[in-house]
Amino acid sequence: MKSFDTHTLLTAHGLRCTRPRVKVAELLFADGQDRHITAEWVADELGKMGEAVALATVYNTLNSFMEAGLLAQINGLEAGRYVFDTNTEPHHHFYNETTGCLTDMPPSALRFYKMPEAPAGTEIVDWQVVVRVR
Amino acid sequence: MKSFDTHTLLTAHGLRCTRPRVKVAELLFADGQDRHITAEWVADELGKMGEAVALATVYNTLNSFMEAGLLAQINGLEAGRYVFDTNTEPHHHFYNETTGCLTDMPPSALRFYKMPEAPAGTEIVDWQVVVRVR
DNA sequence: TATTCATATTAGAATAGTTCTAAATTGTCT
DNA sequence: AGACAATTTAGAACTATTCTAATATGAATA
Repeated sequence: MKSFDTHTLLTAHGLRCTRPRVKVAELLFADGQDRHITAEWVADELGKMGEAVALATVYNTLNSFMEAGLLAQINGLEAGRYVFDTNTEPHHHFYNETTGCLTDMPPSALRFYKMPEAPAGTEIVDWQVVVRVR
Repeated sequence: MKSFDTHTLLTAHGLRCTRPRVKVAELLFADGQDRHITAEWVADELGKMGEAVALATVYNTLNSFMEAGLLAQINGLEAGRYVFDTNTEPHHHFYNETTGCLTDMPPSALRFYKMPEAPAGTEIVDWQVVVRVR
């Protein structure tokens, strides 16, 4: 039944069910846990599982998932790295510069007194806080 | 007198006064204006001024300036790009994803109700908000 | 079920921004 | 001026990501 669930998840988000997408979706969403992931990690995991998918395809897949709203991108880490979050609810992170470890911030840790207003002619598409610790 | 000012600025921050550093400091700090800059932009400007400095040196210089506290790094933009800010006071930015334009957020635009607390064993070294607009 | 065709996959090349290397140069301290 | 550590430099190397273009594959249709 697992593959059925993945199938409906993908089609419900307007994504064709290809083998790579199904495998990536199973890896990321099957257990319902929140994850911070990179393309490299996904490719490695699938490789270990004997379900190798080309790295370029993993990138395509993660970008498709993001556009479809299945993943969120985490900005503000090291330049040159894309990290995705399976938790697409707005929330914030601590980033340990020494260990590279990324953890969710408890929702209560940060609350805004006043929301920022976008400059004229633009609208806010995303914002998130990365608090860098050491 | 300008070069004297730059000289004292550099030495006051523990930096040896080399030609590249003096030129970069003049470009960035002479007029007291706030700037968002990249290594490429600095190298181009110096080139136009007939004071060419190797790109690798510009990177070295900007990183030295940052460690010395003369510049701040802006995180949270496109992965793969380092942007520095001559305004080292804590403040936040709007980032226009379409135009690439980066603007300071008026201080009043965003206020925190509660500051986040670092995870045990770590201390906060930096945090900033990048609000992405379109 | 066979056909069709837009969409997706893939390997490998290309790209972009940044850092590294190692040799030559240059500040600064005596 | 002499000495030496720090800095500069050109170009190579590196890394993460995207592109290319040929091949394969879902899924809609007949």
